[in-house]
Amino acid sequence: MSVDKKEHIMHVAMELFAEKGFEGSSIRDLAQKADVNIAMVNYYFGSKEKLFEQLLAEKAQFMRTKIEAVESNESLTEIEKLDHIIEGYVTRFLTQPNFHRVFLQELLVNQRANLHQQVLSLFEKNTRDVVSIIEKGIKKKQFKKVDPQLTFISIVGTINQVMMSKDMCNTLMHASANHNPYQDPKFKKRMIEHIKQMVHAHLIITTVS
Amino acid sequence: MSVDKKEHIMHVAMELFAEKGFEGSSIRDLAQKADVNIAMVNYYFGSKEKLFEQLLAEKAQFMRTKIEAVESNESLTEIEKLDHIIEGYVTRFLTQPNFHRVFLQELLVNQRANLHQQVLSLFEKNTRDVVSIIEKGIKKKQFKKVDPQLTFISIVGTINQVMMSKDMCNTLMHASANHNPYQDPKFKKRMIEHIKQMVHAHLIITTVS
DNA sequence: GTCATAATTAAACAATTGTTTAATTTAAAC
DNA sequence: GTTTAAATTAAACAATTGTTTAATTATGAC
Repeated sequence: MSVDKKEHIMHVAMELFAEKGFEGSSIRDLAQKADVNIAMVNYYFGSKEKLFEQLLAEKAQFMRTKIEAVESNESLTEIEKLDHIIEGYVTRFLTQPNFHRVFLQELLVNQRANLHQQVLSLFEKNTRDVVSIIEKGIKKKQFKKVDPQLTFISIVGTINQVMMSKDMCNTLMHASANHNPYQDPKFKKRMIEHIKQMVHAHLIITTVS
Repeated sequence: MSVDKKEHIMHVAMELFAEKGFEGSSIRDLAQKADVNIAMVNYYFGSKEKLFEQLLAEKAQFMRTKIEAVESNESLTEIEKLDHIIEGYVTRFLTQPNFHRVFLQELLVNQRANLHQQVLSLFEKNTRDVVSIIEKGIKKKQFKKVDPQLTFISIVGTINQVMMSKDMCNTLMHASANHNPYQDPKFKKRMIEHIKQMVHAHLIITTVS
């Protein structure tokens, strides 16, 4: 029963932090929304900040696994790898929108130095992996001589931009305000197709016959 | 002297908010950093939130002017318009990094409903303008049948991604930690060239001879 | 120089913050 | 049923928050 309650608090906290930010959310808000006593957060997690750290740490590793699996798969071509990564990214981001909003907040705000650094290093790992794939493609003369780092920035930047605001996505989709774009398979498909199409055009050398 | 002091407070506030966020910055922090009395903020601006509103409102309109000028210039082709907009965006963002970080925070955090809406509507205006240019290009059969909305998202998403963290940019540039990438003309050039190249490849129809 | 207004200050204010305490309830073990 | 530890609670805690006040200083007009 206790582990359930702990995870319930973490779940509600993620929702609250994603909407109001860490500093913008009080423990009393959280306790009320989760329907638990104010003291339970400190009882289970020690402090508000430790709850936050645990929240990020638990979900962060989750994002790394996929990209590593794709990277090490030798049977794929470079562009196939990128396609897999794009699909994996969009899928993960859309299934964990709250986590990613919190992640972006921590990237954007330099308040808790250690967490900010953690977020940065996770981002850098992903950058290195994707960049090395693109560089390999360039070396094999399959890709144009693009800017590998900024190409990665464009891929995640596109996704992050839509993660920033649900309302923004709905305007984009011409959907009503109460619609949840992150759970809409059409939106997901649209995202993947756009990014793939753009990255392909950006990277692949068009052989003139 | 008073208008100087007022602007001095606003300038320091922008720096502080950009780094620590609005909720993460206290008036006492601000007063100390700006070397003014704690009461001066409320004396000049009425409240912490009104200071924030004024801060955003003053800079927000500034971003709109350029894009409107480009839009209305009939002598430019669609791709030339986009190139101008890309250059204008990158230039503005890099010269006002603190404002844009604050802007992104407000887009990301839904705490002050009115400001969040303001930021959204400004974003939507820019979206519409750029989208209409892309659609015109498609109609003229100069552009591929891309996703106009997501193409805009990719342009601003790329820029916003690098605005998120100075440290991230320095890793990207292989620069030292104390380097300021936003004032580095090489970084600006690199950004503009990458986005232009990507958008061109994404949009322009390659005529096979 | 006098006066009136603006600017500035230190102190106090009330509210909210994260956290802790001490008491009580619940649960499981024996 | 008793006991022991875990879970839960309401209340209090100290610190910090944004804001206001009341007094003082500076400034400019006449």
